[in-house]
This record gives sequence, C-alpha cells and structure tokens, in this order.
Amino acid sequence: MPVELRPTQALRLWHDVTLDLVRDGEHDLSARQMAVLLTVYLEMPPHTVRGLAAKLGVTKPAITRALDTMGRLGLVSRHRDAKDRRNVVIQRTVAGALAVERLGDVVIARHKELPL
Amino acid sequence: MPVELRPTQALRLWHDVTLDLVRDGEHDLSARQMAVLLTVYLEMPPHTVRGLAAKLGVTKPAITRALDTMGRLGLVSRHRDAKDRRNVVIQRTVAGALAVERLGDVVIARHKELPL
DNA sequence: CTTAAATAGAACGGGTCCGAAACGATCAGG
DNA sequence: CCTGATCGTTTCGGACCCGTTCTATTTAAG
Repeated sequence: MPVELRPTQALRLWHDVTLDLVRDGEHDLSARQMAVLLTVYLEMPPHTVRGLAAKLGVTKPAITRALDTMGRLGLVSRHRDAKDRRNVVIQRTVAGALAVERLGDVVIARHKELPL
Repeated sequence: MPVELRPTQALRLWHDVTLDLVRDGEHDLSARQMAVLLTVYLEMPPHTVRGLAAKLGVTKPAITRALDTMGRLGLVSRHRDAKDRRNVVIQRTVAGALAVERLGDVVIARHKELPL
C-alpha cells in the first residue's frame, strides 16, 4: 500500500508525468478531457453526457465538445440508449483503453523513480 | 521510499487529482503551463524561455504565451538578465509558490486515500 | 391526444492557443 | 564600426474551446 508521500515527491511525480505527456504530444488532452477519459475508463458504466457534466461541474456542451474531440481521436464512442432514446451512452474503445494503459505505465514508472 | 504502485492505483490517483483540479477550476492551466510552472518551481534556476522550450519540446512562442498567461495570473515573473540582456529569467512568486504547494497537498491527500 | 419535462446537440459571439515567419534588441568576432 | 548569430517577442491566419441560448427528439403525465 502506498506509504506516505512527501510534498517534494508528490510534486516531482506530477511534474515528471506531465512533462512526459507534453513531450510525447500524442494526447494533447485538456484537463477536462483527461478527467472525462479517466472517469469513463475507471468508473462503473453507464456514462451519460449529463452525468459527466454533473460529475465534473461543467456545462453539457462542454462535455459534448470533449466527446467530439475524443471521438475523433478514437478514444471513446457514443451510442443511443435503446431503453431511453434521449440518452447517449459513452463507451470505451480499444484505442482509449490502450491510451489509459500507457498513462498508467508512465505514472508507475515515474513513481518508481522518485528519490528518497 | 514509495512502495510499488499498481496500475489501478496509479490511474485512480491521476483521475482523482485531475478531477479536483477541474472542479475547483481555479487554475485552468493547460498541460504545458503546468509543466512550465512545476519546472520553474522544482528545478534549479536560472530558467530561460529557450531552456524551457527545449525541455518541453515545444516552440519558443508557446513558452512566451504560457508565461504571458501565468504572469497575468501572478504565478511567475520575468526579468531581463543583467549579464546578457538578450536573456529573460523566469522567477518565482509568492502566489505561484502557494499554487504549487496546494497542488502538492491535493496529490498527497488523494494518494493517501488510495484503496488497497 | 396534448402538454410538459428531459436530454443531447447546434448556433453564436468571444476568447485563447497554435506553429511559422518576421522583427527588434543584444552580443560576439573581425 | 559591421556582420552574423542569438534571444525573446510580435504578428498572422487558422483551429479549438468556452458559456449562453436555442432547437430537435424523445419520454412521461394528464
């Protein structure tokens, strides 16, 4: 289980991972998009636009636009809910799962390298 | 010091902290701005535009614009280098130090709450 | 059937950021 | 001096994102 993390280590970890993400430039996701991506892949489905908007504390169009961009990148997909056709269900994709997995690898690697 | 971090825990940590940052909305810093901020506050000075651009792997104007925004927010300050007046030295501010400190607190808190 | 509520998306005006290119200021060498 | 190199900034056209407002579709209630 994670032992205590000292302030210097916490900031160093955030710095190193952020730097890796910026350097690779592959994602280029905003903080909101990152929050949406991780919520979809970590929390229990189903995920709706309205639910995500409430969870992040932002407006619905912001979520719609985030999903537009992430859908264009192949990180998520949208489908109408058959039960209630007003709803749109956000689903995971192979590419999205891979991207999330890579992020996890970076965090773990940087965490392991933290100085004493 | 830090014991191994499992993939689920690493992603949960990144998710929770990102969600906190989005919710508070206080910062609203892009990944690049975050990388600049943490680099300035964690790495040894002096910091120049060119040096940061090389470190992040982005163009100089991108750094200049990031510094414009962050200067407007009071997170960093710029001063001409007296030795070589072509250079601009990026310096820390009280507000910036506080923002970095708060980020560290969030990371530590979320890390402490990670499930087994 | 009619009406009201709910959901996602589209339209709009404003703002920010991007990389490429050009610019001014400054330094170094001859 | 002059010339060329270096450094940060500005400009430019284009792309993206923001919140507000409005619209279309669908469901639920009367």
